[in-house]
Amino acid sequence: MTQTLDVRTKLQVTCHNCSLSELCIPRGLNQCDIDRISQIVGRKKTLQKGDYLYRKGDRFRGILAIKAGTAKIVTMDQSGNEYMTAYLLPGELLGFDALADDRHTCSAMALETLSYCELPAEQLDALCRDVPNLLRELFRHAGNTLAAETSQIVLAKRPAEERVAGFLINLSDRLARRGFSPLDFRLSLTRQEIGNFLGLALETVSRILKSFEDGGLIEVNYKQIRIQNLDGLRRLCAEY
Amino acid sequence: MTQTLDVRTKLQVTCHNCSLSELCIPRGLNQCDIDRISQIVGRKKTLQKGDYLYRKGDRFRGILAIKAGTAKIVTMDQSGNEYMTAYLLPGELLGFDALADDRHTCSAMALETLSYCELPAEQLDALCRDVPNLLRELFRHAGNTLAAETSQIVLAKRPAEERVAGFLINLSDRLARRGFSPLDFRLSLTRQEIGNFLGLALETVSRILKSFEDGGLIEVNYKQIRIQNLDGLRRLCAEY
DNA sequence: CGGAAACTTGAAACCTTTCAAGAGTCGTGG
DNA sequence: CCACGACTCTTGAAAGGTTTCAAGTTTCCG
Repeated sequence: MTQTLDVRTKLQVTCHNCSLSELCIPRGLNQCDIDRISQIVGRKKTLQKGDYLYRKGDRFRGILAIKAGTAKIVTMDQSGNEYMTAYLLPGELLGFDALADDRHTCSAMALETLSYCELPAEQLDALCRDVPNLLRELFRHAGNTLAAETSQIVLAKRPAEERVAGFLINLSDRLARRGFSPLDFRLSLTRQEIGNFLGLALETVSRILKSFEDGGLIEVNYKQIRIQNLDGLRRLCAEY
Repeated sequence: MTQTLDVRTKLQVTCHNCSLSELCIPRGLNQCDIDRISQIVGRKKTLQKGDYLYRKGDRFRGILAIKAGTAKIVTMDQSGNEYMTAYLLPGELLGFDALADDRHTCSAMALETLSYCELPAEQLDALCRDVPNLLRELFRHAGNTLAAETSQIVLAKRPAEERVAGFLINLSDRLARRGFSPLDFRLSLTRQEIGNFLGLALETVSRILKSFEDGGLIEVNYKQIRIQNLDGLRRLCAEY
């Protein structure tokens, strides 16, 4: 039985019994390793919708793991235009945008009530020495972040319909991997934000969702999406 | 005196006297560290235009550093469409697309005669133990790769003219940082490849370069570009 | 319950692509 | 060294996809 994506779901406090442990940092680490990490990660913190996990220009504080809720990664250009570069689900890690020069190049904002844990920067070095496999895990996660952006670059070069289809498929896949229903979920993004993420006008997003609904591919009720024909969506999208 | 980007320039063999050492892996490492890396990196290898440094699906062999020549990073979708995700200059590192699961998710192709060095995967662990700062350098470079893709995502959401302007500015900046002339260079990409990289038709690239020339911003002679008004270009581009 | 925000829908405008043709360049071989 | 052919680049015109503008509807939150 899968749970519906819902921030009110109570999640556990330590890495041991965290439902995200398979996806979060401690993948492929043994019990003893997880003990050490669990001590350092500490209690989760909670934010409200619109709060920042970090802001562009902030010093790197550590790698963060979302336990519940969703977040968006955004950056701005000189003219003040906002660009969303990622949409993050529970179990996903963020903070890698500060890897290059110890300062965040993007901001991370909670899209709803959100809780997260933190692997503090100042303890990363020591922790990596004590837990050799952790290093590999961190590189693996940095690699995942990179792969997600590569995929974003590819999708951005496809026509509008494919971008929206790809967005839904990507979301469905990631929800499934994290134990949420892959066919029935509630978007925490507005049409405006989806459009910004995909490089489309919000009206285009609305129209394409409608056309998918007319085609029997999905059922749309404002932010609630139910996928009725996942294969049909996949066939629309060259990338998946 | 800066040198013109030219693959025939003879470059040195070891990290010690490599003109790229400031940009390549050994930044912020001491002489002794560089000694160790230099031994392992070994002699550079040479490829011809069209040769692959690695292919999508290949096992991760190591981090590569371009000593001379340029390369493109490409990936393909199911329909066989090619997407270029990066354009790399001498002194730049590649291979991070295999970080997530030890297999390359993209291919890297030489755009002209190219030479490179290799930091072999199987020695990375040991080397990182011996040279603690190397790890930080590798993370820093992974972060740079990520930042470059983020910038690509942002640029892809701007109108065609800004994308081309941004492409030229980005190239100019990177050439300058590497000791090449930032105002006079030869593209190793065709209009088709630039278009693919920027998500534009090749004709659009051609037309926009022409319009920049008409506006006195640049001088175009096929692949040879001379920037006459860098500030003017920058003003066209919200991102820079 | 009221007002602001979010979403939908239609029509016109606009930017970019596609199609097409011609000119220039580069590398190879005679 | 020149000629040929393949490839690349340029340029124009029409077609097409997406955005913008505008108005109306629904939802959400205080």
